[in-house]
Amino acid sequence: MDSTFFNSSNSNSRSKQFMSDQEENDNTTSSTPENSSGSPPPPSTNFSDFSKITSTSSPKKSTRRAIQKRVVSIPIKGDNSNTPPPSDSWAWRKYGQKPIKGSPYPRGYYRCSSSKGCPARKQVERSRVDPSMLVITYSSEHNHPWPASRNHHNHHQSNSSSSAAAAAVTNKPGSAKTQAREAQQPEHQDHDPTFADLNDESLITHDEFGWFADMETTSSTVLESPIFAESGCAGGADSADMAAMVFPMGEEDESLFADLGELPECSLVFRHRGVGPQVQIC
DNA sequence: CGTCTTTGACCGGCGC
DNA sequence: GCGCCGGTCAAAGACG
Repeated sequence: MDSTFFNSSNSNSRSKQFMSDQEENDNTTSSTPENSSGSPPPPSTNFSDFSKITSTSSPKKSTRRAIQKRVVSIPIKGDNSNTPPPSDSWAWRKYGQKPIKGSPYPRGYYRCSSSKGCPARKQVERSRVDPSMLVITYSSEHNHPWPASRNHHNHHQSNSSSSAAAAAVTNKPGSAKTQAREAQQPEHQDHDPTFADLNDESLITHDEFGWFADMETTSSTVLESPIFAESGCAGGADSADMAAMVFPMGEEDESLFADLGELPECSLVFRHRGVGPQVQIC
């Protein structure tokens, strides 16, 4: 059953290693520079939190806490549970939801369903500090390439969920039939569908990055995505494609991004489309 | 029919 | 040692 989703590294311990640091990290954007083997690609983060970027590496020597995690905060439009989920090109299957003590919002638990046996997981919850922010914690790594089959047709959101935050962000993967069909689209197989097509505004506005358009659109909203965090980003961002994502950065921006040194290598920083420059930190 | 979400139960780490 | 709490399992039902 679901045990097929676990690799040997966590099949015995019921995977307690993903103990959350949300108490500390809530509404902060953290990344783990030591994560060198290709973590899941957080869709974005809140620029206003960059100054608070901290590593999730914990002083405590807990096995669970030693696990690599990335925490991203995403501004979500509005305050209702119908907020479109921030799709991030992977198929995620929800396997649990828990109310979190001290938070009015439940936390949703997702595992990657883009590939069987993929250990990648993420936790999604609303920030208790700022309900307009969605906090996504990525744990473990994908063990497969970018899901070429994913998913420019991913509009079928589950609206059956009554829980506000977590369920609202479910990136419901397409059915097996859908994925099989999409896998036959050659133009989406040879490159990262997430960014290679960013020049195509329609893709940003709709489909996978539809949620980009739903972000708060103030000029201060800048989105960061360590999506290319690593060559090892299992599937590997194509550096050739990445080159196209380098943009000029002004002086003021440099100061704004001064704290990005702790971000994973090749983190990608977006200023909202049309508002300002987009910067790649490599 | 296959895959999904939902949800209660269970397990184990951690703090006291 | 105990209890709390977070993370996962797994059954049941929904959906396309």
